[in-house]
Amino acid sequence: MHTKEKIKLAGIELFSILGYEATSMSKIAEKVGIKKPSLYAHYKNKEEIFMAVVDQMCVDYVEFTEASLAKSADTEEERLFVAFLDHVLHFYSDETENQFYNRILLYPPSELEEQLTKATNESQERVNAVMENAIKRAKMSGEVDNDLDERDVVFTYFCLLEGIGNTITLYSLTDIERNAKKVWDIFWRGIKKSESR
Amino acid sequence: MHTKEKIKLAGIELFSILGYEATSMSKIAEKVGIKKPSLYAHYKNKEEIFMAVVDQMCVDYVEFTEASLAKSADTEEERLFVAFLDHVLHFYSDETENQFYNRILLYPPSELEEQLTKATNESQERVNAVMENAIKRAKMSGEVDNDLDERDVVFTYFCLLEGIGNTITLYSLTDIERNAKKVWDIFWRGIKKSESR
DNA sequence: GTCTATACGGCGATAGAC
DNA sequence: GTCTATCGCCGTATAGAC
Repeated sequence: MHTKEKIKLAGIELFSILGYEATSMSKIAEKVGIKKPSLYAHYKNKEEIFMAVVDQMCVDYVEFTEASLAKSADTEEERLFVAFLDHVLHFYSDETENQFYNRILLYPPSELEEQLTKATNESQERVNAVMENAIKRAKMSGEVDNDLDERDVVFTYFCLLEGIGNTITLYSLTDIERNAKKVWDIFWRGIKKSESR
Repeated sequence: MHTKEKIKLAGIELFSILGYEATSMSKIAEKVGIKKPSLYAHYKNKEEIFMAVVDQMCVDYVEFTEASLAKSADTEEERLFVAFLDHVLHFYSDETENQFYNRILLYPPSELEEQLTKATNESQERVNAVMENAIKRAKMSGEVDNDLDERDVVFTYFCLLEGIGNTITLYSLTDIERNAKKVWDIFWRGIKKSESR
């Protein structure tokens, strides 16, 4: 692998765990296995490494969401639940990657805030659109209540997802799966078309 | 007000917005209106200021949750919703204070992690207990489904709350209130005792 | 491209006068 | 308790040899 790529990967890991300020050029260099000044042969400065990581994460995030929803399923509920659980388990298995995305969105280094929102807005909107379409399909199939606005459903969906995401460091894998299932049950009961109509 | 108290207040604001690493002793001193070395007459070092802020925030958090649930209400749903909305609006009005709590829990400075979890665990557990009791009462009054475990309900409740909390910087006050109401409607529908039984 | 050496600034923290 | 002066360290970043 090219050094430039290695630097990006080291950046993903370190920025995710330590945050922007606590990640130093020395630590990145050490992880790559080169000396600090060599980094500057590939990236202009620390910000440029960081933004390269951000762009990569945005692409991955959209692709992951689309792939989760594209899996075959018998019902729309099953499709949505599989995507939900996929997402939660992805938090767990690929912890650093997802910590990064949440962390930079919530607490961006103040001097990069503007640049960051520009980079992440687009992917956020694409993910929202993908999810809203999935809910629309579930409404058409008669599984989800037609009276609900899909934007509200998607908003609630992501609140739950992020809320669970905030807890992954506190639980074991089996507990997380259990929690996700319990949360989903309440959520689904809250949006499904009631049988008595 | 005593200087020691002023330093703590400056710390709340700066640590919340900038995080631990990006908040420097110089910035704290500047906000207080004294020179950097004077800080050391009141606190041993930066960590001690930070932990003083943490302890204060923990106390406030428990008190706030208890006070929200203690408000008079005609039904348990109303009581729970008022507490939910209170919490969300508190995120908005007292943004820095709540950013602090979420931020340090999610992304603690690694060298203080152990100390921090010890300090926050107690208040977390107390808040959980308070909420679980509230759900138990709502089950006894026949408003919430008895088949649900109150721990799962509370877990879902906090996922939603934190999820909304993550969005407060993105919306206006009216949008936030609207979102909170929409999220609550789905949640309540997911946990309420169904009428057809 | 990678290295050694180094510049310069800001950090947390201390010494000691007032 | 607050100040000025200063320490040692580590941060980002650059110069220039190989």
